[in-house]
Amino acid sequence: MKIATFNINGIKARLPRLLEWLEEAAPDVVCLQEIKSSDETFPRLEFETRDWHVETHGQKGFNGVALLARAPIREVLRGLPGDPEDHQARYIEADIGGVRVASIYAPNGNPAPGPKFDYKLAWLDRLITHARGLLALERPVVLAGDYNIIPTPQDCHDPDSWKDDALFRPESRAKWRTLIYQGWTDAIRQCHPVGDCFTFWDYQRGAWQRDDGIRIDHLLLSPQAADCLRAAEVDRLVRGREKASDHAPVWVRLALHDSKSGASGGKN
DNA sequence: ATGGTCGGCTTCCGA
Repeated sequence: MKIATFNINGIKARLPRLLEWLEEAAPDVVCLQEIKSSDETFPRLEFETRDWHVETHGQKGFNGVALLARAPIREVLRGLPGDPEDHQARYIEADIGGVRVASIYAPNGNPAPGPKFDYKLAWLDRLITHARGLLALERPVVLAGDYNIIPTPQDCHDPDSWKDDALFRPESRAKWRTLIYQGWTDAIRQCHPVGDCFTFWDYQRGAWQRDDGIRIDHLLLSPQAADCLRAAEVDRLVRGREKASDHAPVWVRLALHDSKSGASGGKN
């Protein structure tokens, strides 16, 4: 099973590029972030007519996440638990072919310090709490998305320039480490212990041309999913195309070995 | 020191 995450930065502007990448990359599951669309205006027919199952958790103009899958999508959870007052659409989770999959769009948090940074840290605390419960299921789980965290200096071209940024602040990286110490496997680093593996290049200042990137899109695997990990890659060439998102797709391939890996369904 | 680029929505905000 090939599971991908892709911050598309607007479904309306990215639809042709997304459809093109779906054809060539042939993932089984796609976690989308920043659809910047409500559920009502998301072009779900464009996907359903191409044999994708679609579930969205949208918001007009900003944020918004979605799941695309070849197999049926069941037991959908919309919104990150833990704060009934938080109405930002940043989390959707579901059962797909025996795997619990989440599409995550963590807050950016700039400027730091400030209320946006406080919201980011509180949101990550809620993610940490929810993730602990998912580990307790002892099932294959994949938490995929834009975490807006640069985990280590190795994960950016110029650490000095990110020193005071919410994506690289010690508080943000500490939240990341809390997740890792819970028992999640960072799939890209598992398969690529050294090297850049950037997933985002700013539109400004010729960041792509200078390869001034950062690694902020991650797939975290539960132990039961990590046991099945066969490959993890960044489709970085997608970033260099016309009308590209500022993020590249990232994916893992899992060799699921039990009967629950089939698409035949049923509750898990 | 500053400006630079996108997307969505509306004359600006978020990234």
